[in-house]
Amino acid sequence: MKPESESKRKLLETAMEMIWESSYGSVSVEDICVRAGVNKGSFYHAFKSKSDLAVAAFERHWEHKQPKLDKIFSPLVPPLERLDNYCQMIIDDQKEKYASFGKMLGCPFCSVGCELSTQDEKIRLKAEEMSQRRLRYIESLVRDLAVAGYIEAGDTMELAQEVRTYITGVLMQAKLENSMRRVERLQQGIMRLLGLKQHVTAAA
Amino acid sequence: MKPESESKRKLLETAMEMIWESSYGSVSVEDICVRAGVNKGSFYHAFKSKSDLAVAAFERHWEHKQPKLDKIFSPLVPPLERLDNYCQMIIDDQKEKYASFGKMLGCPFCSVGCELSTQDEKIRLKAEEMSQRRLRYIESLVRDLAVAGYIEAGDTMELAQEVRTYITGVLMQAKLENSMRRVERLQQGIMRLLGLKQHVTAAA
DNA sequence: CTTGCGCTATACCAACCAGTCAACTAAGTT
DNA sequence: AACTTAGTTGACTGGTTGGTATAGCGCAAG
Repeated sequence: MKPESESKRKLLETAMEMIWESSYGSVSVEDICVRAGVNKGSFYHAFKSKSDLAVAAFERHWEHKQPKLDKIFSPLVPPLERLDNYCQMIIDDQKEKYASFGKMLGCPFCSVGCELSTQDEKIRLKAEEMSQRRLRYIESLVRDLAVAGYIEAGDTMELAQEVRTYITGVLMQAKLENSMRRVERLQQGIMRLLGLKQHVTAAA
Repeated sequence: MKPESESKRKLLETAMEMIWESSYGSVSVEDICVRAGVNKGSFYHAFKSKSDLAVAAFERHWEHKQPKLDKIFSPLVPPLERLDNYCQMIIDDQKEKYASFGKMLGCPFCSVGCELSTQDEKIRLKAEEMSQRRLRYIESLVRDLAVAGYIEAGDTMELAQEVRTYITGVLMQAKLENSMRRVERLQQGIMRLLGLKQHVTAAA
């Protein structure tokens, strides 16, 4: 396997960051190249088009996140704790972005997906795929919560989708309000949706 | 009061439609003018900037929707019925757009707000305002549901925000998946969030 | 040494962009 | 008739866009 070139790596990272911070439409290929310290020629050697870069950047960003998710949703962790940790991860991520950019950025897949879903089918599909992957984790969590008797064992698949939808809404709303408030109450909302009584988490 | 010029009216309608169908960034002032049958000069006579037009179009769109909302959320209507009718309105609206554009468009305020919230503060504020207005209706509904004993009378304001957030998420997810599925289960999710038992609505 | 190849560098393109401008029309108002 | 105001027109500007063309680079295999 050839080790992906440094330029390509830098372009992927820079692109994700810039598009996340503003939007796909308002960031030009030129902008990305300048910030990444790469020439335009190299850009079009590495990627067919701007749209292609976005898709690749999505994948890259996911690959970066996956290990953390695998750890949080490990079957070894009790399901209530998984929920705690997952919500905390989202809070931490958003806080970090808020600290470094001075504004709420929300979920990059949803933001960009929403911006382009009606115009660029490849990007829409990739965003949908990312959303699906997140759903898999939530499904396993909800299923285990049901098995452990914390929630009613109705249609757990449907319930998981509702939880994902709610999370999407929270991140969206947070971006719109440019405030952490909604994100901070994420867990509370999820628990209400799940029909879980508010519980006090033992100190870690 | 001077009766707003025909050009201005046409521009507002056309802009809303085009931006909703694709996105703010991918629709040019020229595009809007051509489709509206208005000259560029007239555009800049009527609006200071593209961003200004977007804000005005938001307001216009709201004004168009408000009478329907007032009717649905009328205190004369029993609260459970209000919820039914509101969900049905959302379904109908989305279905209509899907029929005429061949794709799911979601909520225009949220979509555009999300696209531009990190770049154009005036647009973000307007989108937030629209979201707030929707919240007012939901608050009154949730309050009345609590008074009528359908739900626990905890923090109804917080609960209303969660419902709004969930709706935002549903419309977002529907756009991303380009499917009506999530929208069709909107009511079910809201009821779960509210802690309401699934109820059978009497035929209208 | 030299051939080939992945990558870089830069000049270039036609299309497009938001916004400007000065000249113009039409309809009051005094 | 003289003046004001509201709206219209379309050419124009200066800059940007995504994408291309092509020449050159360094390096590894033959």
